[in-house]
Amino acid sequence: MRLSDSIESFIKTMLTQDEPEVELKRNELAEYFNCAPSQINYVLATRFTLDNGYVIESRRGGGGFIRIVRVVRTGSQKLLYLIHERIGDSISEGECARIVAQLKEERLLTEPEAALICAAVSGSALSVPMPEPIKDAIRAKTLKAMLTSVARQNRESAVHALTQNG
Amino acid sequence: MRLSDSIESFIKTMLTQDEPEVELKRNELAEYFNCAPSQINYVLATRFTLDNGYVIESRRGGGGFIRIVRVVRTGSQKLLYLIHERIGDSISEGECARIVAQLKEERLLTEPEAALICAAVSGSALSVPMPEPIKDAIRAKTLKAMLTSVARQNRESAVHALTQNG
DNA sequence: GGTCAACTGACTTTCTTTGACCAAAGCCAT
DNA sequence: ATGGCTTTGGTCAAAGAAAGTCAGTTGACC
Repeated sequence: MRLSDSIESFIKTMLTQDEPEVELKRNELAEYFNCAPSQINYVLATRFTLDNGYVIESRRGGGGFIRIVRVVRTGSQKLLYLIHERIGDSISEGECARIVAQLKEERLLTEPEAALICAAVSGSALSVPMPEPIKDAIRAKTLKAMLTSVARQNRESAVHALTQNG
Repeated sequence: MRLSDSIESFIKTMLTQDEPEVELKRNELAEYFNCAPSQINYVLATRFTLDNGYVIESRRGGGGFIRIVRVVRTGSQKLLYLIHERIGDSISEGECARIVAQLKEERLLTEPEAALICAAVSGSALSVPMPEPIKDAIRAKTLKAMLTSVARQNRESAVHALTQNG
């Protein structure tokens, strides 16, 4: 088991049941896990990102702390955030994959949808002689267009549910 | 007996009875068989392909691994193969739309899937300064990659049904 | 002897871990 | 208040630990 994974699950254990927020001391945690303090930052930066649904606040100096807050966003908020802020004009295949995996985890994408998106931005879909930066630009646009389609579908099905029920 | 065959059967032994999934360390396995690590990749690439009913996942870096998952292959996807031929190396947005509509009609694509595919090959996804013929080439590859993904999904959901039923 | 599958090694890419140095916040003594 | 310690946390680059890629060599079979 990787150190990072241990630290990640330790923190997530603290965050579980109806406790959406936890505060910790970087140095204490590092000592507990017998590692460099900056290791904690690494775990936060790779496992507790905004994309993953967490916000980090911290303070230095005496009585300093790191606070990890789990944030809940509705599906459409999340999609809009991704489309308009997170995904810029250019994105790599790996980064795409990470975003899609995360959305699948959060059940905002079904398995087939996720696979479809990955296929559309995969290397094989773009295996045309063309500089990499342009491929990344196409990836960004394709990903945004597809997520927009999903967002629209969600909206329509919500409307549909409403008309059904009332 | 060739090395590749030994490695292949070693892995298949681990995968046999009701264990559809195995995780291994590339370097360890290479050491065990006294061969170059890349030999493992060769075996995976030639014997554990998707067409042979396996999916490979992996992760690099400290604590890295290779995971081999057995999936069962079911009925052929002849139709999608034919579609591949019809698509060729280049296709317009309109032609894409017609094919997608037809597949939806034949219930090979769900409504959300169809919308997603149309979004991916739409003008807005490819609104990058680039000659039209190249866009059409990208469309063709993207469409094929996505349809292949759907075909694979169908196969995997059949597997899922099998495991559900015992 | 030619051809194709098997094999290898050098190089690349990705992920993790650490350590040296930096920056902010509180705590004093003046 | 304020200038200097002390106590935190932040950043970044480099080293380390896997796995991936690919071009070239070897070998087995026709």
